[in-house]
Amino acid sequence: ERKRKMNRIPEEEMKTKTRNMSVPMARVKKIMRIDDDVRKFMISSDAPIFMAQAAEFFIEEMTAMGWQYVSEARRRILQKTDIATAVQSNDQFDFLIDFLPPKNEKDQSSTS
Amino acid sequence: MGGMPPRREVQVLLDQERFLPIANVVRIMKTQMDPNAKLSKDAKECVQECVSEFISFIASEASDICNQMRRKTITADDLLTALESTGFDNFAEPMRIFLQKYRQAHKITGPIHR
Amino acid sequence: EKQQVQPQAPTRPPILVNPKQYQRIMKRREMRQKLEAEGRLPAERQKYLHESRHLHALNRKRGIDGRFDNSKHEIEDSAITTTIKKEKRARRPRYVPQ
DNA sequence: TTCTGAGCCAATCACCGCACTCTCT
DNA sequence: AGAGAGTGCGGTGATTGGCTCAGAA
Repeated sequence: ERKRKMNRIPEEEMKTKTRNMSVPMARVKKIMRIDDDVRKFMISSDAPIFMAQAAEFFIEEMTAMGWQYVSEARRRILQKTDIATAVQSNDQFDFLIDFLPPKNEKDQSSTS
Repeated sequence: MGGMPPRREVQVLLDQERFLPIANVVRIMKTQMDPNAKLSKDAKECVQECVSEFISFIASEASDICNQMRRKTITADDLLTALESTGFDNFAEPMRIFLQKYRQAHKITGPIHR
Repeated sequence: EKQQVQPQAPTRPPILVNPKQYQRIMKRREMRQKLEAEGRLPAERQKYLHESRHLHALNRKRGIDGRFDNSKHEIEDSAITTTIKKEKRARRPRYVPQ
């Protein structure tokens, strides 16, 4: 799905991708450099472009997953709880564990 | 008068340094929603914070990869590898295509100014 | 298979996370704690980002409905004209659910 | 039903992209 | 040589709040 979306991008548009990015690369690079481990390295010029695109996908993914709960409940407003539910439903988002309220849905079964 | 003004708290990170612009985040979010639907402030800010952590998370992983390879510069390939090794396999595939197209467009022809 | 992560609040039980992310999660946590110790992480969000833009918003001309004004600039005429303008702007038809 | 809180508008100015120099390998 | 950090200069879109009613509760 996303793969198709990428293949549709014409080459002409790719040359000007830098200015057409939906999130500013300069900001992406700044955020990367907050981490001291990252700051120890140089950052190649294609890294911010890559990261900006990945961040856009990430936002799309989170939102789309959250939206399904809004849709199911026939609500009109996407809320933080919908994002939190989406995050809990997919272990790709486990790294956000400290950024969302522990959504207490029923019981958390524990297995070792 | 004396000494230098005792260091201001100019060292604390401002929101505009650690987050992407909220308007950009919202614009992307709305592409995945019904056009007439609304977005709570909480949800906007939550996603804004999460995407910043995503960037730091992947970049941190990439820096480790780079360190192991004894290289000094974090490249897009390192970020791609970082995506794969942290379980974002579904991102990795389209991002590889993106990278390939980007590089090809920049190699074959010179800069196209406007 | 899944790795146990101690939550930041020590009173909650451990959480099982994606093992591919476990090490990175812990390292990022360490990084953030370091930033916090240096006092570089703000506790709360700012009310607004820039003072100048805040003031600009407050000083801008607004319609009766609170929106930023749509009309072109109006001359400050004290003698002849009372405020003829500033009528309630026609609202765009809102989405009406079924 | 009650009443919180999100969309709506567009002018300023902080910041983004780009060109350039300098350093390093 | 080539590749990235640092700097400065335009050009520009993100930032921004009061009022109203959509819609969460």
